[in-house]
Amino acid sequence: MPELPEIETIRRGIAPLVTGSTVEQVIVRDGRLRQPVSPELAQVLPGIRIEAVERRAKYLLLRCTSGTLIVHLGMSGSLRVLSSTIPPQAHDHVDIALSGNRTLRLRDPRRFGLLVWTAEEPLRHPLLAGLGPEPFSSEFSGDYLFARSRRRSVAIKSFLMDQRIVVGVGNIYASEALFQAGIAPQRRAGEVECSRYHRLAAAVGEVLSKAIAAGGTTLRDFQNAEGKPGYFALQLQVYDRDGEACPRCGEAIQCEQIGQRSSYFCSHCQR
DNA sequence: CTTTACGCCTGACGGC
DNA sequence: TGCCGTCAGGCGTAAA
Repeated sequence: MPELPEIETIRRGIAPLVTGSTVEQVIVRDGRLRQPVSPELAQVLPGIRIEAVERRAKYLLLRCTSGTLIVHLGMSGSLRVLSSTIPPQAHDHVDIALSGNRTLRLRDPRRFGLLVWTAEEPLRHPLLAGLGPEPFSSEFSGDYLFARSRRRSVAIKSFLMDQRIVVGVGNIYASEALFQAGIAPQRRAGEVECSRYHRLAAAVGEVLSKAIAAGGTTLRDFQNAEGKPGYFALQLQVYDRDGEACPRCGEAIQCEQIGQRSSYFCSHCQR
């Protein structure tokens, strides 16, 4: 489900509620996620204090006194902070009970997410070590994209969604950024000129910023830390708008599979 | 090395 | 009313 704006929305929602809290108990109802949840979590976490909630790519990092809890929400995961008395529902796989009668609850129907404890520096963890730059970092730019894309024959949309190139851009925001930049998603990455990569880098930043400001995109089931939806779906220009009029030129928006993912674009405005 | 296809898993939806 | 195929905000792996 979640791309960078949704993860950042969750981070901002839970950070003030859990920072400084102490873990009292961990309940793993179903540890069968993308990687099995280690049973040692229930032994290690109680008594530990959550110092900060950070985000790297689409991962949340709960930095604690003696290590870090790495959380990924896959396609369908959500994290909420609830009163400890609220009973769990279907797919509420893990509860982290905190001081102050609050519970951090992980729900993930499809179980593509993961929850990993590491005592080492999480940014060097194998899950995170190979990730590309953050889209809001100074390392990310049109020049950077241009350089990385030379001799690459992949579709530019797949290139943009490659987390080793730049992190945080998933299927929704890739379509949106390419529309805003006026680039056809099936164009080979290595054949796109430098000036167009400058437009693309700017579009990525703008689309992600606006989506964060709107609290993320809720198409089906995204919910923030309070269980509420995000409102960026109202501002989506092309995603999930197959057959609707392009907001720029009025021609019908098209949908094609690119790299096994549905890709929305205007073939008149995007070249 | 790069590129592509598929599987992981559950639920919702549309067609018959 | 089922039942069956398809699809869904991600990612790791295998094969070519």
